[in-house]
Amino acid sequence: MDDLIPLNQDFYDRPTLEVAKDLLGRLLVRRYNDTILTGTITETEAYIGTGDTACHASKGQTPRNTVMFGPPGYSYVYLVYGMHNMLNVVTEKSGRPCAVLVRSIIPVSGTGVMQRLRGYPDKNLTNGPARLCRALDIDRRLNGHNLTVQDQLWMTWGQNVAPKDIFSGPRIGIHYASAEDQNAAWRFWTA
DNA sequence: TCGCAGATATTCT
DNA sequence: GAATATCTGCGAG
Repeated sequence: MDDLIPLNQDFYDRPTLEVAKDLLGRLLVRRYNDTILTGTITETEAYIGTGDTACHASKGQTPRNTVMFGPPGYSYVYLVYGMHNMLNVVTEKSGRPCAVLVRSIIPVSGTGVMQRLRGYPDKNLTNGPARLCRALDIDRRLNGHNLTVQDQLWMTWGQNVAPKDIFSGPRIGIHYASAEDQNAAWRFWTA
């Protein structure tokens, strides 16, 4: 585990769109009991501040989204549709409620444990924001977790992705947002 | 392929 | 008290 050095706070303390793109290819690391589960991040979405009507913080600070208003490098985990956990990482300085949603990863190690947690063989194991949370046993207990230390959950360097391999498009599942925000190409993925 | 039910924390009125 | 949600799995066609 010595080579799984966490990305430091400076990584997250940058413009959200920049962090969203830079997270592609990074390794998501989860300590599950004595097992280390890892996966390469392949898809992210940026949620940027109170001016973004798709962002939970657009209506101001609430108990749920408080962690987004805090310092960068922390996790924002919440429940939607009564059953699905979502994993986000907080970006930018305190007072700026920005985050990057991790939508999809490719399993690297601990695949067997992920399959057991998912309850399915290996089809669509971690290619969806709620699916990867279930495969990695991520729920609201990890809300506000410090991602810059080797504790329960963190990110490490992984590999760089060439700019030509990064694609972008509109975000998913935000029909409640303004038309302008729905069209913003703030989702990023790599093949 | 497509449409919808599902289960509940959180927010709004 | 009512409405809504950064989705997924399943069953019908």
